[in-house]
Amino acid sequence: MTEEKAQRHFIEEIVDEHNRTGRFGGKVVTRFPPEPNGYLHIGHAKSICLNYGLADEYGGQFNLRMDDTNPEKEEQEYVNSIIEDVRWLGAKWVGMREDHPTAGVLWGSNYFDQMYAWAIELIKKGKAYVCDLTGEQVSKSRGTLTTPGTNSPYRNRSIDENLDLFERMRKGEFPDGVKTLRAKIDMAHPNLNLRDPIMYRIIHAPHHNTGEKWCLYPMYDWAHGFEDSIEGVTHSICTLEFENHRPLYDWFIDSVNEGRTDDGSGPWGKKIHHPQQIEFARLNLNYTVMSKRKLLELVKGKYVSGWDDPRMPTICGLRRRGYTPESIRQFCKDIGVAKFDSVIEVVRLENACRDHLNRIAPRVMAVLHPLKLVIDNWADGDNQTPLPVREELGGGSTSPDTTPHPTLSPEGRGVGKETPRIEGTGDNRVEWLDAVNNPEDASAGTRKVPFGKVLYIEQDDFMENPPKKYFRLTPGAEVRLRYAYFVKCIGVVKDAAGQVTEVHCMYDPATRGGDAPDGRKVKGTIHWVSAAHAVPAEVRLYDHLFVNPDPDDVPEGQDWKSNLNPVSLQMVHAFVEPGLATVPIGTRVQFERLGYFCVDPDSKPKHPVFSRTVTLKDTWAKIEKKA
RNA sequence: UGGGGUAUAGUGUAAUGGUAGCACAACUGACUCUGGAUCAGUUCGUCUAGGUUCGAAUCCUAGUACCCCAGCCA
Repeated sequence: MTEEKAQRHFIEEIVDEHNRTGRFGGKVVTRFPPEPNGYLHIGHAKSICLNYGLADEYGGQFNLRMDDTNPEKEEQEYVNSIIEDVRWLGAKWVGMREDHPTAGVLWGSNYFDQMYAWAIELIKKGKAYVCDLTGEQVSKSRGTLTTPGTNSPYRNRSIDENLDLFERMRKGEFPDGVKTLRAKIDMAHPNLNLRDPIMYRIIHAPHHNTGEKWCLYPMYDWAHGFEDSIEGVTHSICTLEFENHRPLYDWFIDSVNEGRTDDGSGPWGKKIHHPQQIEFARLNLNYTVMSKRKLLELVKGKYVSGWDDPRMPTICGLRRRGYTPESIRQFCKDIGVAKFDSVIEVVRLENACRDHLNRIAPRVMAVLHPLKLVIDNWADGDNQTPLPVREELGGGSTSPDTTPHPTLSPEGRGVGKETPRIEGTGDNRVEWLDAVNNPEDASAGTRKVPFGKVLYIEQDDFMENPPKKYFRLTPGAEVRLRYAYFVKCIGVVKDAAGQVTEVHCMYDPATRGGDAPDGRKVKGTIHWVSAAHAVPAEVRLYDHLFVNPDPDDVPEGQDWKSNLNPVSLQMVHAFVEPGLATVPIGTRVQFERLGYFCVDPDSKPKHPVFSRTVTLKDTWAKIEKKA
């Protein structure tokens, strides 16, 4: 057997190479280092899946580390949401525990003491100095992309003076902004990041983790490599915009290591671990925005209901929308990892979701835009209907409100096809028919759904003057009511405006269950809900947040928000089958022929609220569009 | 105009001097008690121009396009 060689992305190849050469002794340690200043989004999911996936694949370790070096921007609320989201996605970090949310979570701020000691070492080595330039002066002296910068007048302070000043900075003797510690590299370097970058700035602000201990906070470039080094991270994976920072990442670690030795002999001690930074292209999706700034603007400006608005590309938004972690992981796997700055089509995400939900979501019937359907000859069925031969299983209450939904409560599963339960006679007769819970999963069993004289069907499923290829209900035509009977339309009732308000049908009692004994076929099958048993539900239909695949593509002088989709949320009052009256928040179902829906946290008992996760593929809509 | 990156079908992503493959989308058809799912098939591509070579997406030369960098943000 020749086995297909699994496609490996460029980072896996780098890791393979390191393992071949023994660069890290065969170890693989990765990390996800969010700054707790915002909610995680689908782009972060790509990074989490990449980092955790690599650790998992190579039998290595994965760390979750808060990169909390700026107390002015970071908040506990964000810390909590990040931890929850990473957990929900299914990544497992070292020391993770079910009963303790923060167990094992690492904090960049826990390494402040060590970083401070290394800063002093750099000062002693003549590689760092305290600078008194103001922010504006620093900016000016940095030069431009094409012209070199100029040296700070404080660049050549003595080591002793620097040591003294830095110590006093730490002690809080200076107000914010008046002094910084800078690396002494090269003010004429073509890479602006190496023009004496700032290592520490003074911020008198309490830190969510270290409290009042520090008024001196490290900059990203100074801190990040050491956070990785201390944790033994082997592959420090980040996005493309940090490529320009890699020389600095390496410079700081090399500078600490200068004069150090492998065995720790000598004045500076033992060399510290030097991870490899690798950059990949961040995820971009069309029809949405991904930058923290814009997401925050959407929330603050009330364009959405919050970070977890189901239209948001945030993890919590997707969760509320009904996405499964499995589908998000599959999506991240599907799109690959590369250095090309690409834009993925959202349909890829939606597809991954449909794919998973198709396999696991119980089917139920719901009518979003109700049209009354009346079966004129319903009472005829009294004579043909054999009396129930046995009592229903369980036998208890027949009230639809208290009948548990078989698909959602395991004890009701696997009932199988039996004689339908029949209640009442004449026009009031109700038959409880068998419906399959999931054709993709036989173990999901069946459930009973009430059927009677008056039903609701979807407005779209009836047309008085149908176009070609329309094979739903039309005058004179026969269709199947799913799992129930064949019905033929014999007339309509209209209101003053000429709108059809009722469809009248004759049914064929012999087709109970949905099959005709004479073998005749119908072209269409439509879904329905018994009017007498229908549970009113609020259903929120979501669409893309933006009308333009590229939200930033706007006419001169216009803001990206002008591309916001005015109908990204449509609320409808729907009717759902009785088993859905009380169903736990977060439950995912398929409304047959419509799409996948998720029970929203706004639901109240007997007043469910559903969010549409994603529609089913709709080839009829496509045909209509072409016409 | 400095530096750092990246270019393969509509969108992504492989091929590491030897038949340009895969997924999604699109389009046909089959099947179907969801116009869903499933199955079968079709269309479509190496940024440009030269060069090396029996042979180039891959190597060389010269261009072009796009992304990132001038925070005491990360």
